[in-house]
Amino acid sequence: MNKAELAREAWRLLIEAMFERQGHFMALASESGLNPGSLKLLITLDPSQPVSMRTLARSIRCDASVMTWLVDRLEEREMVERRVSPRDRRVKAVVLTKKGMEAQEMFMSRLLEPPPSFASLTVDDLKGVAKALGKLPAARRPGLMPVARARPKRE
Amino acid sequence: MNKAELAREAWRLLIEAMFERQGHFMALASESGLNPGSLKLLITLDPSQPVSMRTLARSIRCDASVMTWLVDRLEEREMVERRVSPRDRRVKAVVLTKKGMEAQEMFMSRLLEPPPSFASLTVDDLKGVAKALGKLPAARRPGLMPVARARPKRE
DNA sequence: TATTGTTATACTCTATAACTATA
DNA sequence: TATAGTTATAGAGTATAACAATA
Repeated sequence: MNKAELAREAWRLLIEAMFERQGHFMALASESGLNPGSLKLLITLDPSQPVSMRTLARSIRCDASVMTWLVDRLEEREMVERRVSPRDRRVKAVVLTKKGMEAQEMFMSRLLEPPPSFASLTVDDLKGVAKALGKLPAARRPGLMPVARARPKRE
Repeated sequence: MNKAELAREAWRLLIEAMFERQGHFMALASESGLNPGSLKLLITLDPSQPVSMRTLARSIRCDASVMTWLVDRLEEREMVERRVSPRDRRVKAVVLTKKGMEAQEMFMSRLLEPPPSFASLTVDDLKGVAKALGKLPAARRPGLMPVARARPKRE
């Protein structure tokens, strides 16, 4: 196998592993009672600072009207609050409530639970995976998912 | 790091790598013009034999009425055909057309394209990943995705 | 005049139940 | 009577366009 074939095979195995966990993810989403979009939004929110609706809509790549709807869903559950920005009264920033932070932490933790089949891997196997994938730029992020940081100039 | 922590870290990196490819998957789906369900169905179909709607509905875990709808979408695009089973005239089996097989092959091939960032990994890195993940039960499947093979007794 | 967010509206997807045709 | 698939219908989610408030 040349390198390209090896890369393809490694990637295929990554996909298969994730595919197998599909049920776990779906169960997580369903027991949360949140729709997939709101769950993604919850995970995306920055616990350390408010983020404007517009920035969030760009992060999640949805229309502004959909963001209104998603935030409504989280607000109903008291996981977030809308705050009018004092600098620009058109802007509304979304902040996680205490309840929202707890929910975010809980979901991330469960999301990151490795599948049971990982128990069959040796420490060396796991080190091999971690060493390789740790080199990818995606791994360099300090946090978890790509949290929507507010852009420098606004909010 | 103990083994459990290592497993969690390896899994986290897997998720991050997949997450990064999200855009590629979404672009693929969107340029196909198929909805996610029909795309999944297309991938799930067995190119070598017809599979009953019921079996497919179980594979994809959707209601029979949804399967009717998904198959309608693929049929509109002439990617599949419905054939009444000669043994049991209640049963309709779905077969890929030539066009459908080509589409399936094309999507699988693009789906399995490793991300550009994999170029930064060494052959040893890739071997490490493939060796480890190759041990998982999900990897044992000969084909690609969990293709819905018709169950022994029927069809 | 441009931008942020909301509302009105319509369309797509998904789920349940009632129906048909076969067995 | 039970099963395979469809149709009817309603609901959730998503997108577009028109709108109000603010810049």
